[in-house]
Amino acid sequence: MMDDIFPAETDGLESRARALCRPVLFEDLARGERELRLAFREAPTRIAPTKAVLISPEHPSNLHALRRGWACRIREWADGRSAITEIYVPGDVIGAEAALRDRPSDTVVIHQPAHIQTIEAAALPRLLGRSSTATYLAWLLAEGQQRAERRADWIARFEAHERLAAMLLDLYERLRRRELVTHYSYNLPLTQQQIGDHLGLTVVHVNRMVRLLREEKIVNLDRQVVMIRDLRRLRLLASGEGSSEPEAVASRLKPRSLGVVEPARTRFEKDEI
Amino acid sequence: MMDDIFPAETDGLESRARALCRPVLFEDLARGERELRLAFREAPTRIAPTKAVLISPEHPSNLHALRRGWACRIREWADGRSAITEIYVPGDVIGAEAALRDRPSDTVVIHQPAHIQTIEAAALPRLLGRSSTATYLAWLLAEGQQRAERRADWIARFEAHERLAAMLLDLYERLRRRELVTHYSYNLPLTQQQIGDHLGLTVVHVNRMVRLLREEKIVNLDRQVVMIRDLRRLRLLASGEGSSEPEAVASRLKPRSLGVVEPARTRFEKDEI
DNA sequence: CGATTCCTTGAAGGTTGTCAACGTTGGTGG
DNA sequence: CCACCAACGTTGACAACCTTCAAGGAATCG
Repeated sequence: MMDDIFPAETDGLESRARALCRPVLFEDLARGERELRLAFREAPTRIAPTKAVLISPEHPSNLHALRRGWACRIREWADGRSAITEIYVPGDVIGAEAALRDRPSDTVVIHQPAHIQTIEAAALPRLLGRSSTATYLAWLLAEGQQRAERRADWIARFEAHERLAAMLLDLYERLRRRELVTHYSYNLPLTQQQIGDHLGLTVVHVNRMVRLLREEKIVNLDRQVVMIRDLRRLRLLASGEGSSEPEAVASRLKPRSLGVVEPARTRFEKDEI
Repeated sequence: MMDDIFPAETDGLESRARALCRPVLFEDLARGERELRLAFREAPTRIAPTKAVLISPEHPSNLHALRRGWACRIREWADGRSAITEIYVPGDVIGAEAALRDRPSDTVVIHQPAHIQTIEAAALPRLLGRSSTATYLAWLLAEGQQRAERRADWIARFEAHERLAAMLLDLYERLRRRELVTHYSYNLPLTQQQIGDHLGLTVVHVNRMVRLLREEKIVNLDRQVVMIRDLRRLRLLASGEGSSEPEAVASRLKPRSLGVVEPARTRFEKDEI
């Protein structure tokens, strides 16, 4: 297990993809996934040290499979602010978002001694020449887009403790699919500064929220070990429906945003959907 | 002009795409774009009223081309919070992110009487059967992912006035490519509440930032008209390098984030990029 | 011209950032 | 083994940014 980019239980597309994709396209996506998997299988495994730069805007990027270790995509500003745009866990494909671009838009840095397999950029045209592989790349990109949008919405509308809960739950779900969670516990090789860079918070405030979740007996985060103690309340927090404060029930009742149309009032048509 | 989803000046891929994609893939992408364009051309144009729901998580979605009018993708929470995940302007393709999914993950709402052309979901397998079309869909998705990530990073690390500047500049650039900007001015059919939902701010604070940009003579935003008065300073704000405060120069020198590795110190290899 | 939605402004309070200091951990070399 | 150092974690006090609450004015629409 974990020796392969896709978990074994489905011997094909991740069960998640199987459940989420259009049934008509399933066969095609599964074929595309097999083709990409094959291409990776032919590539030798290399070991990248911590802090190695895997992708940078200065050079066209290859496509990588992260077998072991973690990686982060980072954006930095001139004044020292920085954000972690995406977190890659073992089993992820790195570089899909830059596969079609001449230059990647930001930097990917290795976070632990990592095992990496690489498909050279030169091989891309041939791979994309098969429609199933191209469709599968589109699937990977759609997944990436959805993760990015979820993160943006968290940061836009969630409070600090909800953001942290959402992130920890999200990683829990992703790692569980890759069989990297044992007994509600997983390894998180990020510093609190880096967690802050991902959630739009400062180290200091991340630290407070970590303490809060621990005191509330929801999640223990010590050093690099995450231990989930109350999955139900974690889910509530991460979906924006829970709070550690008791009076939150009251505030939950009054809507905060009134300017947005309520859906399904003026329906467009029946079949346009 | 504007009668077509892609601007006329390149009679092919948008100049932006031409500049950004891998040269090897350009021909393929251009072909895919032509194929998609043809599919849209066969579809009749329909008119959707304001507040119509174009896509909702309850039904599989089709693929739409927005010829006139605007649309927004919206996510809402039980307690009334809401976020505008994406803003669609004339010329955009709507529904790419849900093209491969059985169910869209959120709702798309029309914002002005809009002209829309629709490719039925049933036609997707045939379209994706051509590798160039599938690759072009992947390109569209990669663009969408990058927009989502940029927005997330704005909200994570920018202050309110910078976020507003970034949004106004981004729309300016996008509309300019579609020839919808006349003399530094364009139409923005969003309420301040909706701008807030996009930027993670309240109406009240959006209003203050609008006033600030007006008082600083950077941008006028009155009713639904945006008038850019100082493009240079707008770009500075939107890139996080400017501020209306003079003492910002000092604070710009001290880094705020120290926990992130500096790139290019430990290079991985030469050819892995 | 009512009625609704949107914009605008002020005052007060809360969440989060800033600053500063200290404790802890882990690695390195004497 | 200990001293040292650098990176990371932790905490408190204070300030800033942004939100909440409230109310009135302007615009838009039927």
